[in-house]
Amino acid sequence: MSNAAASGTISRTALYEEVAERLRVNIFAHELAPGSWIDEQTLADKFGISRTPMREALKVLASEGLVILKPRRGCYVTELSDTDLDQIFPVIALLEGRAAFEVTQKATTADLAVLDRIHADLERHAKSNDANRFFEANDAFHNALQDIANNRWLKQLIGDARKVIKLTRRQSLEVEGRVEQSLAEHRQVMAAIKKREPNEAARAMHDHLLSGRAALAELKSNK
Amino acid sequence: MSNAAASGTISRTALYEEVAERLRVNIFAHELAPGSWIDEQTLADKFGISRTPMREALKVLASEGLVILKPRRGCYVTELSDTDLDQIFPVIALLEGRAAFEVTQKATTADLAVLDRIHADLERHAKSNDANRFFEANDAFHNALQDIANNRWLKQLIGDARKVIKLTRRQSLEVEGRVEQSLAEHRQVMAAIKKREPNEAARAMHDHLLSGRAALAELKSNK
DNA sequence: GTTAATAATACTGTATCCATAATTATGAAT
DNA sequence: ATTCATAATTATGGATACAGTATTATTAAC
Repeated sequence: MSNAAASGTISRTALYEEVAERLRVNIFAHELAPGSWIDEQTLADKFGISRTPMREALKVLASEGLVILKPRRGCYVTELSDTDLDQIFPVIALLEGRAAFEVTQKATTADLAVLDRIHADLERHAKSNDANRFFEANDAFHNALQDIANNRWLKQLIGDARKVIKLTRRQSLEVEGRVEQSLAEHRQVMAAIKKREPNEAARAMHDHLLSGRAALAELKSNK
Repeated sequence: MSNAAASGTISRTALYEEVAERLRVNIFAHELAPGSWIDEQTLADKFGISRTPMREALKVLASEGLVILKPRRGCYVTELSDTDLDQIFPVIALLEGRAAFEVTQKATTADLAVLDRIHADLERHAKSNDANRFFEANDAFHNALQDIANNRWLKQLIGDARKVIKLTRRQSLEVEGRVEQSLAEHRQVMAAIKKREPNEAARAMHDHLLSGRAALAELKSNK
C-alpha cells in the first residue's frame, strides 16, 4: 500500500480523497451505473482498502450529490431525472456566466493566450470530429475559465454543479451537429471576452449552457 | 447511546449527520472559533461517541467548506478573509436572485401567504429591535423562498453558500440602522414577488445580499 | 397454492486498535 | 546562548472487529 514512497511522490492527499476521485471516474464512465447500489465491502476489496476510507469517500460524494446515502440501506449512484436537468442547467448557466463575467474583467494577456490555446484545441477536434477529445477540451476550457476567474467559492459551486451534470452531459455531444454548434457558441464567448464586454461574455456563456441542455433534451426525445 | 429508542423516535438519520449538525451549530455560534483546531478525540468524548462518526462528519463539513482538513495535520474551522467575502457574496446574490425569480413565477397564493407571515415577523422584530429574532426570521424567509422555488439543486447550492457566509453573517445586523435597511429591502422583494415581476424580484434580492456584504464591510472598517 | 411469520443471512453503522507521521521538547555541540 | 539533531509523545489515517437492523428466504398454516 505504501506505493507512494515507491513512486517517489509523497502522498500528500489522503486515501479517501484518492478513492473519491476513483469513484467519480467510475461513476462518470457509468461503470457504476445511475441508480445502482454501491457495495462498500466488495468495492473496498477491489480497491485493496478497508471500508473506512471507502465510507469516508462516499460521504464526500454524497455531499457533492453524486450518490445518495439511504440510512441503513446503503449508497446509490444518483439518477438524474429530466426535472433535475431542467433545474440544474439554468443554475449552472448562471454561475458559469458569472465566471465568464469575472474573467472578462480580470484576464491578463497571458490568460487570454491560455484560453486561445484551448480554444484552438476545440477547433481542431471539432474539425476532425473527435467528440471525446472535444469533450475533454471543453472541460479544460471551462476549468481554465474558473482558474482565471480566481474565485474560490464560485469555482467550488460550479465544480459541484458540473460534477452532477457530468453524470449525463457527455451524451449531448452525440446530437447531430451539436459539436459544431457548441464550437460556434464558444467562439462567441471568446469574442466577448476579448472585446472586454463582461455582460456579453456572461450572456454568451449562459446561453451556451442552456443550449447544451436543449441538445440533451433533443437527444432524449429522439431515442 | 441508544437514546433513539429511549426518546421514542426511531433514529432515521445516521449518527454522523447528527454530529455534523451539532458541529455546524457550534461553529456558527463561534464556540468553535474560526481558525481553531478541532480535536477529534476530545470532541468525540464530549459528544459521547467514537472518533469514527466524528471523522465522517468532519469530511462532510469539509466538503461544505466549513472546515478544512489538512492531511496529517488535522481539522481547522474555516477562516473567511475579506477576499473570501468579496468573492462569495456576489455569487450567493446571483443564486438567491434566481430563487426569487423562480418564486415569482411559481408562487401560489398559499405560498404568498407563508411569505407574508414570515415578513410580518420581520416587521415585528425590527420594530422591537430584536436583532436575534430578526436574524432568525430572515433565515426563515430565505428558507421559505427556496422551498417555494422548489429547485433541489438551486437549494443545495444556496445552502452550501449560505452555510459559509453564516460564519460571519450575523454580525452585519450589528451595524447601526442595518436592521431597518434590511427590512426595507425585504419589502421591495416582497412587493416585486406580489407584482409578479420576476426580474425585479431577482434584482431586489440580489441587491439585498450585496447590501448585506456592504454592511459587513462597514462594520469591519469601523471596528 | 398463497400468505404470513419467523429465522437466518448480510450489510450498514459504530467502536476499538494499530501504525505512521508530525511536532515538540530536550540535550549536546559549536 | 543558540541552533541543530534526535527521541519521545501525540494525533491522524487506516484496518478490523462487533452490534444492530433490514431484507430475504423458508416453513407452516389457512
